[in-house]
Amino acid sequence: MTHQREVILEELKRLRTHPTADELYEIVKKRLPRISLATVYRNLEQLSAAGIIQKLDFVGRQMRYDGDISKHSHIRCVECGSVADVRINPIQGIDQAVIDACGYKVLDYHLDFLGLCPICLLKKHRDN
Amino acid sequence: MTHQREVILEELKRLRTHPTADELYEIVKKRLPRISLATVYRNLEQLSAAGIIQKLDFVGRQMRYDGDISKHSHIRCVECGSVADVRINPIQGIDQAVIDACGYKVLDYHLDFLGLCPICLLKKHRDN
DNA sequence: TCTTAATTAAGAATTTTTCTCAAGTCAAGA
DNA sequence: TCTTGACTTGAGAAAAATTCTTAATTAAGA
Ligand SMILES: [Mn+2]
Ligand SMILES: [Mn+2]
Ligand SMILES: [Zn+2]
Ligand SMILES: [Zn+2]
Repeated sequence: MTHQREVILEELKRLRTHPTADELYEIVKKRLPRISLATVYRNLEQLSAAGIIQKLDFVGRQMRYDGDISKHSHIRCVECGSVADVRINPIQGIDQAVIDACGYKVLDYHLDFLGLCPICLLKKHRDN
Repeated sequence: MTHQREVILEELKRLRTHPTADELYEIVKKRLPRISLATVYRNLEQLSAAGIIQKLDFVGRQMRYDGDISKHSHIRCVECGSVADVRINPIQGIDQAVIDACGYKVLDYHLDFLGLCPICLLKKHRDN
């Protein structure tokens, strides 16, 4: 475990914001001003391959990373772009329903949401 | 409605494969050899903004497009990469569960799967 | 038919991510 | 202590996907 990897992991675990690689790069740079973006990508890749962090490819074209590896969903606000964790119970009997519907065996699934955060919801109400 | 847009739409609707922009470009090129890739991107963007087709950003960093705009899920085979439609019933009471869990109002959700297609499943069994 | 607003092809540019490579680090063994 | 080898780094080049720019063409309506 190199110092760079340690700092990257530490900062990601501290954040609740699901940062992109370059957002995290900007944060890590405050502690390691000489670090390169490629090192951040390299270590995020390694850490997620090792199961120590999660790579999220649910929102658009840019990867996001999550220091919380527990199984959970995410919701993104369509107004302000904020991303929040959503902890809901696993869906019952989904594997069998999928087999019945298309013949594929389910290994994993992602349930992700689009919506309005409490703040943007309030703004909408006030505007109407 | 230009001829290019018509052909792009027609070919996408014909396909059941959820092609990427450049896969569709290769197909459309057979009918319109002078078309450019940017035209394909531009029209896919327009058609999906108009709600005539769907843009799928569920798998990795490359967009895929679907001529079928009915609400349905997808499953991707982790072995061969094939993508299939999955028609399952909407999840009951999910909006309330999400509000309770994080305070966001749900506008839409995506439930997508990773798994093994029947062919790759069979291969696995034979290998063991 | 004439006008104009939209669209095109081609290639340049952008954005995000990965790759290459020479140099640096460090632990184990001679 | 010196050498070796495995691993990692920073820097920049390269790759992959998508969007933008431009002058020319086309569609659609008066
Ligand atoms: Mn999370
Ligand atoms: Mn589909
Ligand atoms: Zn919001
Ligand atoms: Zn397969």
